[in-house]
This record gives sequence, C-alpha cells and structure tokens, in this order.
Amino acid sequence: MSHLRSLNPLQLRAATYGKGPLLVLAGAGSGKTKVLTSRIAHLVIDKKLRPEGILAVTFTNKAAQEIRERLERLIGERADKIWAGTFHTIGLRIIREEAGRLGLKPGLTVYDEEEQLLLVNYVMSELSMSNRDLPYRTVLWEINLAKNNCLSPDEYARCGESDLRDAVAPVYRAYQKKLSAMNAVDFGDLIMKPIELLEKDEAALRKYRERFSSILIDEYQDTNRSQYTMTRLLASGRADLCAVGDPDQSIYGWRGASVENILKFREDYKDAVVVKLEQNYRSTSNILGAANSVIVNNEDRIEKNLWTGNLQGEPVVYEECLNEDEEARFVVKEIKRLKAADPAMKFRDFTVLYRTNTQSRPFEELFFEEGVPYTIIGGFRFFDRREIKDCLAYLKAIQNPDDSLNFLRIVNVPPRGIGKATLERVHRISDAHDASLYEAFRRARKEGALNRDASDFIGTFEMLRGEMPGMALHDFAGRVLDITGYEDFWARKRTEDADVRVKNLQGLVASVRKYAETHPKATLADYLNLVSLMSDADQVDGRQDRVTLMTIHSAKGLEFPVVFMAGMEEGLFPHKRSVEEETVEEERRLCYVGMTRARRLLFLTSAKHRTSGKETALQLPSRFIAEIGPAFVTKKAYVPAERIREHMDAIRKILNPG
DNA sequence: GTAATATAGCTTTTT
DNA sequence: GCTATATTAC
Repeated sequence: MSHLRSLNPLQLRAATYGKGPLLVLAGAGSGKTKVLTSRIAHLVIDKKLRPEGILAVTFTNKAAQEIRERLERLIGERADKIWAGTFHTIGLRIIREEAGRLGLKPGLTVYDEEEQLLLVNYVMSELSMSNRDLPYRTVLWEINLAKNNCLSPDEYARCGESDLRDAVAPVYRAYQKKLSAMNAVDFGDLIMKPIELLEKDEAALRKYRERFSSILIDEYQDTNRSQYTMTRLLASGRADLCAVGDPDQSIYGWRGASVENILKFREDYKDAVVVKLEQNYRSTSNILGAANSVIVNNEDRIEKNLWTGNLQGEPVVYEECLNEDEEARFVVKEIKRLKAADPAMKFRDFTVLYRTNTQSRPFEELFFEEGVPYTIIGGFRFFDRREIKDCLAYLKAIQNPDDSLNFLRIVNVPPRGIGKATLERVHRISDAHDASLYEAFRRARKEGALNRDASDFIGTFEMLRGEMPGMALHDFAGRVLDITGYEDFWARKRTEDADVRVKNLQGLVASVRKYAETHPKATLADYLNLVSLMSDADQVDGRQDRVTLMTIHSAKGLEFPVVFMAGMEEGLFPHKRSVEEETVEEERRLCYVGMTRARRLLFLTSAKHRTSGKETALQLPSRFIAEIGPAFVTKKAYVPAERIREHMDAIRKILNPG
C-alpha cells in the first residue's frame, strides 16, 4: 500500500476514514496535500471508486495540477479522470455542459474584472448614472459581494436596506440582464449559475449527485456562501464529503468567505468525524513558536496546538530599515550572504512576501540592478496588458458574436473612423431590434447606413468569423492581428513602448501556439476560458531558479526555505482599512499564513519612512512584531548613519589615540 | 465627425 | 503610476 506509506496515524485516519462526512482540521505544514492525495488514491485503489466520480476542489488551478501530478505516481493515468480544479473551473465545466438549460449558448465568454467594470460603466450610463454619482468600483464590489453571498438581483434588493443597496440594486439587475444578452458570465456566475441549475432542475441535480461519489474540498475555511451552497447541493446526496481547512488561515473574509462554514461543519453534516492534524513538518520550532505567539492574540479563535519535532533553528530576524529602498537592499544583502555561505542554496529557495502589490517596486528595481533573478506573481500580469487585452477582445468578439462589450472595445481600435456618431446610430438599431452590436452593424451595413470605413471593417470582421473554424488557433490569432491592422498600429508608432507591445503581441501568439500544440482538440473558446480563469498563483514555477515576489495572499499553500516578509508596519500590515473596518484579526491570520510559509529562515522587515504617492510618512513597527515571543526573535531597530559614524569615530579614537 | 492630448481621481488583499 | 473622462485640435 505505497499510497499510504509514510503517513502518521492521524494522517492515515484522515486518508482512510470510510464514508464521510469528514472534516480535517489541518494546521499549517501538517501534510494536508499529502493527506488529500493519499485519500484520493485510497478511494481509487482500495475502495475501487471510479476516478471520474471523484471531485476535488482546490483553491488554485495549480494546486489541482499538483494533486493530479502526485496522484499520477500513485494511480497512473487514471489521475487525469478525476475532476480537480477550483470552484470556478468546476462551475464553468458544469455551465458549459448545461449551457442550454441555463439559457446560455455554447461558446459563452467569461468576463474578468476589467470587463465587469466596463459593463458596470455601460449599464450605469444607460441608467443615466455616472461615476460621480456612485463610483463604478463601489458598485462592482457590491455586485460581486452579492454574488459571493448567493444573492440574485431580486434577493439582493429585498434583503436589508441601505442607500447603497437601493442605488446598486437596479444596476445589478440591468447588469445581469446585459450579461445574459452578451452570452457572458462573470466570476460570481461561475458558482451562481450551477446553483441555479441544481436548485431548479431536479434531473440535473440527480445527474451531478450521481456523478460524484466522493467530494473533497480544500481550504474550506475560505469558502463563501455561494461555494458553500454549491457544495451542499452536490454533497447532500449520497456522496461522501471531505472538507480540509484551518480556521487560523482564513484570509478571504473581504471576498465573502466565511469561517463559519468550517466551524459549523458538524452541524451541517450530521455524524461528521473530525480529524485534527497538529504536527507541523515544515518549519523550525523558532519559526513555528513565533507564528503561534502571534496567532494566539486573536480572541475569536478555536484553541489549537500546532507543534513540531523539527530543530529549533535560527531565531526569526526582525530588521527595521530606513526606507523601502533600504529594505530591499537588506533583502538582497541577506540573499547574497546566505547563498555565499551555503552554495547549495538557490534563488528559488527565497521568497519576498508583502501585503500590497505596490510594495514590489523597490525590490524589482534593486533586484534588476543587482542581477538577482526574480519573478513577480500578481499585480500587472502579462494578460492584463492593454495590447493583450485588445487582442483577446478581438478573439472574444469574433468567437462570441453576442459579446457587444468586447466588440465595442475593438470596433475602433486602431482608429478607423468609427466614432461617436456612428456608434450612436448603430446603438439605436441594436436597441430597436434587441440585437447585439455586431448584428446591428450588419443590419446598418445592409441598409447602407454605414460610411465606407465602418462598412469595410464589418466586412473584414465577417470574413474573419468565417475563417476561424478551419484554422489552427495560433494561425488564426496571427491572422486577426494582421488583417485588422492591430499589430501594424503599434509597429507604426516608433516609440520605445510600442516595440515592447509588438513583442508582447507576438508573445501572445506564441502562447496560443504552445497551447494549441499541447491541446490539439481545443477550440478558441477553450483557450479564452482558460486565460480568464488563470490565477496569479498558477504562474508560480518552481523549476526556474528565481526569487519569487508576491503578496501573502498569493503565497497561501506554498512553502519556501527562506521567507522575507516586508513592510511590517502599522497602517500597512495590519492595513489601515482593516483597522477602520475592525478586521485586524484577519490581518493577524494573514501574518500567521505568511510566517508559516517559512521552513528554515524567516526575516521580517519594516521601513521607518515609507513613500506612497508623493507623501513620505513616518512608520511604526507592526503590532504583530511586538506580539512575537522574545525567545523566538532577534530584533534590530534602525540606527541612523550618523550614529554609526559617531560610533566608528569613537572606536577609531580608542584604537588610535591622539 | 473623429483623433490626439491634457487632466482628474484613485492605489488592500483575488477566483 | 494608470485609466476614464473632458478638452482642444484636425
């Protein structure tokens, strides 16, 4: 039974406990992924369950991939048959299978945040509301929160009352209507739509309950109302359910996640068995001691005793620096020192974690200057660049003719003489006939209501639509960039950044090619869906020898021999908004998550002066620093350079009197 | 009617 | 620092 070898007794119990429901409370570094994969292997090998009946929900697609890879070693190619992915990936799979029953057409588009924001803008303009009346971002936030809480526009409008709710409700309603007209779904819908289906369609509910004989949910402490509901719908049949999580690592409350879900698991699922994994195999006892001494300050917490048999290791180091540049300098210095001291150390053994994405800048600059190879996870991704977004908008608009939002985005990019007046005219046609923007353009063209430029473009667009089915994906992407003049539009601008944009466009085509080659049967819709669902954390690539820079949120589930946590300052971490909103306990859990990523060495740094925007502020060390038990940490306050100079002078005088 | 340029306003964490 | 909008130029 090689798949159960090397499990400790509690891990073994979690992996082999018979019919669920089962709740595994797995502390940081307690071998959670190992238990999860062992359990799946056990279900397939010993319990003879069909792999296609196993649903494993993970927090990132990469985590799902990792489980699949580990599983492959245990059960071979059967590993590919299990359903493993994020709630969103699984939701999309169900939606695509059941598009018809949900009033959607095949080839639907998934809108990302930027597209959502454009749609909110669009809808609000139609309702004669502007960003000044109510910021688009606020509205979008509210809509997303409603969806995370599993509230339809009607339910949202009805539950509770506030001025904001009254203002947002009609926008949410109109937004949802537009989404379906555009044959598109947003992230929230990826969970809401399957719920809708399972609730209203008995046959569908039966089908999916029968399909999944076993369900495993990772990071259960970070599930929101919608995800909880989807889980309940699928699991309350005869499927056994195994939820894995750690309340101390709940860090997505702001996204609607509710620790309650894990806390009331035993009420929700009667006869649930709980297994606690409290032995940490990851960190030194100093690191674990430091992390524990921080997390115990949370009042709203279930007692847990995470321990380790690992060596004591070095004390955690806290270093206060002059400013953010010096903070970066300290990190580079330490990386170089540690690498010199131990040649076995690689760049990929180090990570720099921070609270906000903007903090990456000084590190990026200094790492570049000092020749330290690095990768930044999150922030501005390749797929968020304007030229890439434009190109994807072309592909989406061609692929899904109802997607008026993306059609609108590209119709006059590059500028081709389709301006405000033309668009207004076509919009009227679109409204009158309840047709998509593209459809309206075609009508206008037939009626001769378009000028030459517009008419030509619609002709080109139709031609491309016709060519799509017969072409390889990358050839088609290249063809679109060529024939629409989009690539040329940048190539003609002879500015420095235009060159980069052209290169990025070629990079995109290369990425499509790579995808097409590894997925020979995939359609354009498959590629576009994949790109929409790709998360930042999915990019972490341990094969490259680079230092990883990312937010603590993105580091969830990862581990590194050496961790630097930067910006340990009041106002930044805990963030000042969390202090205002009284969610400091979640910040503390975030701090705990960050600290427990470290295996051997943990460095905490702060800047005495930090510049944000054009203001430089005097910063105080984070309260979390003071919470660390003194036995586990060495603290060094910032000493101004003059003081060092005075000190050196004094020493010189002693050594060299007179 | 359309395109290029200036300005204001925001920047916590993300599937 | 970046984008959506307002203003001005073509």
